[in-house]
Amino acid sequence: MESISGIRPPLKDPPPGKGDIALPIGFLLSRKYKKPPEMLSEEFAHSLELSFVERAVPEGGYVNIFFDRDKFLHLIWKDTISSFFGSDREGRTYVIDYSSPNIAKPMHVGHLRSTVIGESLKRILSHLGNKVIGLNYLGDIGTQFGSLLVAYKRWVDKKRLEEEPIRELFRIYVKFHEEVEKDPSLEEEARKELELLESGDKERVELWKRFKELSIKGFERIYNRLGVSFDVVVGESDFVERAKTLSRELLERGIAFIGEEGDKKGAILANLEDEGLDHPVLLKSDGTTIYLSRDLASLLWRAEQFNPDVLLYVVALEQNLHFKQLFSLARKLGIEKELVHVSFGMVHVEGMRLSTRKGQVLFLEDVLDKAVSMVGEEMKQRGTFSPNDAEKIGVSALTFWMLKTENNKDVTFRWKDLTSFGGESGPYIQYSYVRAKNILSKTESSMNPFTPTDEEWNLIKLFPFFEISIRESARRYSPHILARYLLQLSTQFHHFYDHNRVIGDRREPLRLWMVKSVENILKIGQHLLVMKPPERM
RNA sequence: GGACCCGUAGCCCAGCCUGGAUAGGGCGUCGGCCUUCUAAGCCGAAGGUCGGGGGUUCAAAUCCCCCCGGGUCCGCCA
Repeated sequence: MESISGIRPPLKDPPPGKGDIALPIGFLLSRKYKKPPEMLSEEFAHSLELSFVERAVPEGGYVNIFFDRDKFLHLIWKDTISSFFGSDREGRTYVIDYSSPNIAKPMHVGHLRSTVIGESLKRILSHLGNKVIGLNYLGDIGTQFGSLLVAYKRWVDKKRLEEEPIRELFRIYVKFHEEVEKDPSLEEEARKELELLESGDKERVELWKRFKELSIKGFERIYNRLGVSFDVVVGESDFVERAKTLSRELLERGIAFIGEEGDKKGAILANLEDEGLDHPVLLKSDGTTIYLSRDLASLLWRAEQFNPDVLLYVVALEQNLHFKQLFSLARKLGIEKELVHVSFGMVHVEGMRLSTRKGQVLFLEDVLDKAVSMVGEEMKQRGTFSPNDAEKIGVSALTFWMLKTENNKDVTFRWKDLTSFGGESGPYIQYSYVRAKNILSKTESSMNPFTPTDEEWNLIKLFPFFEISIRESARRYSPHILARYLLQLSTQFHHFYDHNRVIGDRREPLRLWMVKSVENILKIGQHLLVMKPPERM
């Protein structure tokens, strides 16, 4: 279309009976050539010659395209049942920073969003033929360790720490904040502990390392259940030294300055006023680093280490300003990579005011367990129960729920939504997948093309949009586009399934190919959305 | 004071980037469909001033400006 008209028209759904694809191309061309849209769409329709287009009918500013169903079928016949369907060879290198939890704090439903969006983007970009490095950047530095050291000495239950490390660390963390209310001197004690830790006190460093190990162990448990894995795991603490030298370098190059009067006296501040980004602190007046300088050091390291074309940060929208400042500094240092903050909105929990300090969190593990057990109940009633499939369906229900909404929108977690497995849900997609699989398991017949009927065609013509939605998800760094496509395909398949017989029908050879295509698309699609295809349900 | 995000049916959301034909789904409500490949499904009905007002355009949910509502950030925390 582009080569004929010189522009790239959007693909629209025409009204029923008016073809397969509608192009508002007359309107678009009329802007350029200042002629009436009707005339231009007529010209375009006549000049359009593509093997799989049967006819192109101009109508007003539109051109309605009718496909030649046989040729179209021939064109896609092999692709849609290939495990490479929707893939490409883009060949760029990406580093994606995602999940990135804080050590010694539990993962709750909020952290899940970064984890799932990041993992999904990693899979999508890989499928498109890119080299993708998934990076988990642990928050292993900060004031919480002072409080934690105090809390550890006073209240830790060592047995529970072994069994449930994250929960126990969290329990004493919350305990600290309760006790501090009664005894403010604990705050001072925590500050001293932190100082000792940072000055390299052996006992405290050992404990810190242990907290870190235990936390990672706890996180791994969840990552394993979700099927999430990282290529690189680093901590903020790895970039402290470089952050210091970097801050001084910025100072020498005139990008930063030393605070003189006022409350920031003696600190090294970046000068970003030319971009309206204020002058954030790089190095505190006591010479210690801060997240911005560490993030900058880490960014430079990523650029050197992996030489990527694009650096992605899947981090909450609230940190928008931070990333503007970070990217601006990177540019001033001559980094010319594409830098993208893939932001996402907050996750609220119905009926809960989330506060880590007060212990008000919804543990990810509890959410997963509950979803899995709800699924199990349903399966038992149907007589299809297996622990494996219940786990897959429950976990996928959660990941799909996270991905079906556009990144930037806030979402509210409701048990009701997650445990009603109908409608726009993971199980809805998986159910159509299982139905397709089930048909395929019952026959050995071969696949052969027939000219599709309208009913068949309505499903078939959705197949190529799989590729398009994967590309769109990648372009916009938002998996929801693919999620919506899978819902649409599932709906159409359920409809087809309920109205047409496959096995034993005289059109079985074509229909088997359709079912196989649906099964294949849904299998790849589930993988790209961090879902796990079940066997039965 | 400055900046960012969101506002589409009772509730949740897609469509906005890239303007085009009567604005699409899901939940919930009401009514139908299991002697045939799994009813976590399917079919139908009711439900909309696209937050408001200007502007640009042959054409605005979509682009621009102003306003209103909700959320967030602007710390020697991350």
